Amino acid sequence: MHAYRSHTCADLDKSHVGETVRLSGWVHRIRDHGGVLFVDLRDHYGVTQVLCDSDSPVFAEVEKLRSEWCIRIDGEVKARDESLVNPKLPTGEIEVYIRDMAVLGAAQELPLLVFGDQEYPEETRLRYRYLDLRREAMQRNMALRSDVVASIRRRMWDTGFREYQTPIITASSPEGARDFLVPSRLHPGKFYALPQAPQLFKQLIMVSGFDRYFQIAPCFRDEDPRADRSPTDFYQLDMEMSFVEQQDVFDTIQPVIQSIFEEFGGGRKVDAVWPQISYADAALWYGSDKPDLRNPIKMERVSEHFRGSGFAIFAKLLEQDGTEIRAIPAPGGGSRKFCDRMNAFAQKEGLPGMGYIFWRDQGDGLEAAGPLAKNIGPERTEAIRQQLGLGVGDAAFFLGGKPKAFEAVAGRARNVIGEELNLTETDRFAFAWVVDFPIYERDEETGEIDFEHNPFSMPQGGMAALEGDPLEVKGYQYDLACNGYELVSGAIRNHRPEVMLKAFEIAGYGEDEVKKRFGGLYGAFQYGAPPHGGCAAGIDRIVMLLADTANIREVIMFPMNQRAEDLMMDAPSEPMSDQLMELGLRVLPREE
RNA sequence: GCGGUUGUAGCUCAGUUGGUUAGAGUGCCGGCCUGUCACGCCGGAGGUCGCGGGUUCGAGCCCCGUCAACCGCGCCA
Repeated sequence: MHAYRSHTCADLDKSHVGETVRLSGWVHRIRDHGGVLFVDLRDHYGVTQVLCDSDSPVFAEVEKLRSEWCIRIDGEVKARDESLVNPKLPTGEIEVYIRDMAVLGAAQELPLLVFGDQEYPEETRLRYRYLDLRREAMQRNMALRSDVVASIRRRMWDTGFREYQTPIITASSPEGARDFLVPSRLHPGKFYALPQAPQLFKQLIMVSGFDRYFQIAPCFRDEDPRADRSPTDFYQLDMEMSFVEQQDVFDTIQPVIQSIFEEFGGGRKVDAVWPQISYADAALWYGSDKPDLRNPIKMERVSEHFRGSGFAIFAKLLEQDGTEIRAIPAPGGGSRKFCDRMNAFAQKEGLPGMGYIFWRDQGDGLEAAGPLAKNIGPERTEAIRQQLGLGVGDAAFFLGGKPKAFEAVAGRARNVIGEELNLTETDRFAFAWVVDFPIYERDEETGEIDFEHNPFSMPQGGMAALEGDPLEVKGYQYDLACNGYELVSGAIRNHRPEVMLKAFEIAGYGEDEVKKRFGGLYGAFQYGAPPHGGCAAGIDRIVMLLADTANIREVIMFPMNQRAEDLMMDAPSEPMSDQLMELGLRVLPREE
């Protein structure tokens, strides 16, 4: 007999009745009836009811068991009486009568319970992650994660990609985030960086002629976390292809991602048509570069209806350059209560408020209500209604100013409206490629031009485009949004040294600077670089969506908390003084 | 760095207008129970009400400060 088990806790059924078996696992629950004890024994695979009564030689020991003790039992498989079968348990037709028992690991009183679906504060869960992970939902999420990664690998290999590993201790890869630095012992005063992405290496792999590369790659960024963003490190499906244009990348990655959602989506609808929306349109229609297309609301420009109107706030606003009025149509939102609630939402988000009109049936027909309607008069109100295609019971909200200043709030308002009015479909994965990202942006404070994203994207129009207004230059750069999350980000890369230099020059980096910071890649481009492009898909986000949770830490085995600390492992922690000595480092007291 | 929410028993929470001995469920300890599967019944232990200060005859509750956690903004794809 095996030292620990002959079967798992999910294996046994009627066909094993009469056999002597050995099981190992954790005490899930105990039901003590005095003369008879029932123990739900749990392992990774399932639960089996084991029992003993005073005839068992180990009855006294079994009586002492408590939740989450790890034990091994020997016993006899018995069929349950018809009336005692537990249909909720796959092993519910049998039970195991305990003849011998060994405690493999006893447990103290628990800081959180493994059984049941009681919610616990994240601090408790992360501090005792090993207990939290025993819980059914976490076992399921982690298994899902592994299965998703396995399936992605299989699909990438089947598509002609090969997986190659790239360095972890390396030089800075400027994705735009803050680097994690690693001090060098052999070179005192110098530092390695952990890669924000394998960006530079995958491009070099293309220059080296490998044609199709992928990797399930860890990425490291020293930035503050969010619910959907892990601090410190996260995983990406990183891929790159040679001799391709943007559409080729889309055509390659869509089948992989779509199939993953079909395979693991549990029957939820997976859109097969992925519209391509320009960055500018996404901002206008959805107020976001990661729109949730399950929500049918599309915002529109309505400036003309307010120009010179009786609504002085908007009319005056429109006299300034670069201002617009935009409407968020809200079908079914036509009540003062709802409109007031949304107005309060806008105020909470830091806007002065959100004007609204709603339409109701007033006996002899349609009536537009709300302060805005009175100010601009019936004709303009009606024109707005027709433009937005609204009717009785509907509402529209209005925001004005410079788009950059209110777009993000408008986007959030669109989300809330969609959810509150039940317009946003659930049980669906809706994808959209957001394309034509601007290469450059102007820093509002310094007024200087800088890269909007990473500096490696090919500008549309090549060198000629870079001769014009930098802020007008679009890149072959794209994101994939799914249900309001950014799932994939990528680009066709700028592989031409002269275009690269020009691109950097516009952002204020001279040739020396480029050679110094990206010398490896720039040098490689001098030796026959192929046109190439690719993308990276967030593994944690994909699993998060599939697991139907809004918190990325639910799908990460050992995540950091909101302050990038690991309370269980006590990280970060102070180094030993001789470690610092060896590295030639000294910690300065923090200035307050 | 900024804003919001939260902080009461091992855990999850309640706690009225500021009022006398701070409660419940669960877990834990003890007792009873041979068919439960969220077993049931009886009893018990367990509290720096996050921390510090203030107002008050009296503070879990009000005020000020502070710490921590989460969510968001900035930041970051």
